[in-house]
Amino acid sequence: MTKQSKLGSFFQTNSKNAKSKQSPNEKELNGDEASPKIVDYLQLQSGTKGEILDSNLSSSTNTINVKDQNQNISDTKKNPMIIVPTNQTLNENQHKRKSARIVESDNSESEVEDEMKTKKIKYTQKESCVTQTKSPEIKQISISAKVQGIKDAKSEEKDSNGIYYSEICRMFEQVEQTTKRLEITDITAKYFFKMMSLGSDHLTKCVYLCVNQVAPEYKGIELGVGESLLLKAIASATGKNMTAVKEEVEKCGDLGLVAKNFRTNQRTLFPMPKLTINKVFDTFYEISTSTGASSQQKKVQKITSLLVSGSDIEAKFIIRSLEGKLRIGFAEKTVLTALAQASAFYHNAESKSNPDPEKMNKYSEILKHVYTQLPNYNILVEALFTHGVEKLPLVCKLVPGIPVKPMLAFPTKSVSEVLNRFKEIEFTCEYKYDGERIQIHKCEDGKVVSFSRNSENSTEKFYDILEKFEKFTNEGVSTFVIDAEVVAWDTQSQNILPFQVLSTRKRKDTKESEITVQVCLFVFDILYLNGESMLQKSLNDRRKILWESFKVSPGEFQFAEYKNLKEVDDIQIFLDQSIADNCEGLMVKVLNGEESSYEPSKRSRNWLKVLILVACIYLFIVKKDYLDGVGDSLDLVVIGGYTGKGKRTGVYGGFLLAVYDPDQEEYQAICKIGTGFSEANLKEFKEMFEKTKIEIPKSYYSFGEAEKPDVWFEPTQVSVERYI
DNA sequence: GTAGTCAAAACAC
DNA sequence: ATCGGACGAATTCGG
DNA sequence: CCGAATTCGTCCGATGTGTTTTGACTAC
Repeated sequence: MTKQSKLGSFFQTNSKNAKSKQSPNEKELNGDEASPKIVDYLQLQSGTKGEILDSNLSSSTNTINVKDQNQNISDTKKNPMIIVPTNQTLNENQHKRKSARIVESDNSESEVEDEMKTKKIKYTQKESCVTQTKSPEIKQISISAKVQGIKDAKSEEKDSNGIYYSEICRMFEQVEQTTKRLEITDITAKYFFKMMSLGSDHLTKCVYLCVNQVAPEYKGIELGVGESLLLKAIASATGKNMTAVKEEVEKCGDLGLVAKNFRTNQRTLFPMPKLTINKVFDTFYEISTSTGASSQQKKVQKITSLLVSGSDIEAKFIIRSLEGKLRIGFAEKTVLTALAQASAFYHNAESKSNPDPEKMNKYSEILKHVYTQLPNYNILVEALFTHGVEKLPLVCKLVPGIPVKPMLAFPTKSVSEVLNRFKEIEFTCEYKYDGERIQIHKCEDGKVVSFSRNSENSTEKFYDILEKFEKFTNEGVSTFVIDAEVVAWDTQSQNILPFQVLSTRKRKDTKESEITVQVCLFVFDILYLNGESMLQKSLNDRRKILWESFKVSPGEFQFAEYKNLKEVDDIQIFLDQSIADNCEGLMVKVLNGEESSYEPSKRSRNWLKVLILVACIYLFIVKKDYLDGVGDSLDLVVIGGYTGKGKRTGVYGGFLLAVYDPDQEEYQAICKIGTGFSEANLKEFKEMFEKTKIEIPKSYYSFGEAEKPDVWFEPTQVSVERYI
């Protein structure tokens, strides 16, 4: 038996033994390590191609990326363990900058959105009715429902500026109380229903507040507010000094709670006007759009004034919103589901007390589906009012110029796992290129634009390649949306360069003369062609259409390498080949039939990615000889910890690992680790490291200022009980 | 004021 | 990016 | 055959490295 397979069986045995007693194997291993210093083992396994990965390792590995500050990139894949001193290199381009904002043409969007841009829209009953445009029949229903709603709303908290912010906070609080998804959806849906009676403007703003946005993602409007500014704002709003605030943050693990706690017992001399949804949303928008000198100061002022005007609860959610995470258990998907339900109530399609779950499900699916193709709440909410959920897909369709949420792949760790999932199904294997996902649109007006994986506009970053699209498109292709990976390309050797090279490309203010990194597109899918959506077609058909519509231009525009394979061995060979060609591994996709359609934003099992493990840390109790000589390995120690945030309050959220450098006789910080731990692990670590806590770092610790942990430890080798 | 440096934020993975 | 936890739905198990 | 147990899929929120952008600050 090889050592590798021993390792595999070790894991396999244990992972089957859920909650039960220790397996004999583990017991034996445990017993040998009775010394107070528990032996641990951290193994870095590199470049393993399959064998070891077949054996149920997934639940017990912690993946890390080892720092590679020497830019010794080409070696990274094969030898990830290059340890170099941490020295900051100065970016020589840092002084060359200008403030420029991406200006987009807004031709395809509704008036409402333009109105919102003026920021000063105030809700009036008249306006809300005027916004109704099409379909007289529905219009009437809407208006009458609205009038009804307005009557109701009078009894609610509301002034001429709209509904109070405190009400949405109460909803948030309710949601926070429970973890039940159905309940959360219900609470949110009822709230949205209530807001619908106040018009689409209001509802839109409520929705945005729920998902922590101020505008669609592709508009590139960012808050420009992070933890640091929030700390300042909290300090200034509550009159505490920064150290007090920071201490409280460590204790609470949540900035919002800090704001709330400090806000309590604080009274202003004069009663402030109560915050409204409009006021809060508009302020967020103003914060997002302010740039330039002393803009940060202005932002802090605005946040401060919001905090002062709001109650303690309101302060909590204002801060969390600005942090970009409400952390109350709902996010985009749940909000969409709730919105669909609210709309169903609103159009009297479903009775509120006794909704048909199946229908509700259907509505929610519709709305989610529409959103993935048109991720713009302004348009969506407006259309929901006018047309209702059921007709939504007819009105809101994929449009070039607005990004589609890209389809994602399910991660797997071996070829056998892939075959297991795709037993009788026809599938295809594609190279997975080591680059950046890019969605390229050619709009009606002939402009070519691109979007990143997260629907950010990346046109400026890749304008050089986008300009050449005339060359790549065949005749008769007017509009399209294609899905591709953009990679750094070495024009000399005609080779693919690693991701790290690509990431050094400028994102803004790109000038032709300054482009140092050339890129090549590897296109693998088409979502839209000449006014027609391709999403429903099978992958086989889409691929055929793709190849017919574009032409290859080596080093600029190529199709992703693919093979339709069936045998394990063939796939393994193809996988190895992909690695040899500087790729990350393979994408395996269903080729034909319904399951092969393009499902935006889904991490579907119909697309699998097979990755090569770069580095893996296995933490467990084991005799060392078991692993001696297995691959490249490295002994690491934990030298510090970071206080956990949110649900990791009270335990360490992450740890700083170091490696012993015999030359310098010091422990050199090498990386941080923060995922892969179960809650039990974290609890155990907390207790364990409590004993080895030290006030100041040892003189023989070497680390960068940025990675300075909150708490220092003795150099401790770790062990992890496995609770699988 | 300008140039250089730093720290925070935003985004890729 | 990766990962673990909580739900809820789907599926299998066991009497 | 039905209820209980188990597995599967989805969503959410913890956390990682490394890069550019940009406002703030500092030294002249």
